[in-house]
Amino acid sequence: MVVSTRGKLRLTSLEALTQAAECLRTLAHPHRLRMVQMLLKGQFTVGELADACGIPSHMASEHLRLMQRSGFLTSEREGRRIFYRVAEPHLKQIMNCIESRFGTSEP
Amino acid sequence: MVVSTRGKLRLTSLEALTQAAECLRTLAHPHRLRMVQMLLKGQFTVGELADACGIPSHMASEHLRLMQRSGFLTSEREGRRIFYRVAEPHLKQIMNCIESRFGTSEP
DNA sequence: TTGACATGTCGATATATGACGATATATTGA
DNA sequence: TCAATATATCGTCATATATCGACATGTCAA
Repeated sequence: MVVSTRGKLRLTSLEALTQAAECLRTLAHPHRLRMVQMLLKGQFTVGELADACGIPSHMASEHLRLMQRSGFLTSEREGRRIFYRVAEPHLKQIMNCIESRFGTSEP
Repeated sequence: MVVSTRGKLRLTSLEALTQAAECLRTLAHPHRLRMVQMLLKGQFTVGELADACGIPSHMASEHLRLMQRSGFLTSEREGRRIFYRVAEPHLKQIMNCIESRFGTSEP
């Protein structure tokens, strides 16, 4: 038995971890990750995000709605287009971690 | 149009983001998050992790197998018990982010 | 070797999620 | 007002995932 691992542990409550798990599931999709990665650099429209993912815009819209409901994003209409932006600052840290693990393209 | 957001973007490939999404899905479960949180402080047995989550140990075993297949954990038998440990160093960063967003208990 | 304990695996079932076509809403300009 | 554009929503289907009971495997100690 390893004594050093048997001390009091500072844990997160299971309720909070349930919320955290929901947030991670919301993020856990390649197209949503790409959208977040782009939105961390500025604001984009549904159509631009859809093109970047290679999906029809109505599907991008569903992904964006999901992330907006989780509080990750906000949107603002400008004419007939809608711009999305990041609303949750912690997304930057998570994306940094993903990029350090999986890399980014040459600029 | 916001010019500052229209430059070249340093993105992660969709293939890499697909892998990243799989990793996030693997993590996206309250019991698995608790196990990872505990294992980041030391090694524990299946039974200890199961008790901490309030689940039968055969279910803890399934969660642990899932995380081991993703390369997050390794295991080592010691007598009739099996100790699990963290194998993927990036988990520390992700858990730091979750803890800073969702908090931890008083020690 | 036998029984108890710790862990792992299997098959069934319920639920969640993703993709898609069809359709709806909102905005602009002709 | 009408048509075109941009975005959002709905219903359906296929697939993925979580949970569970039952059972299997491996280890130790008597």
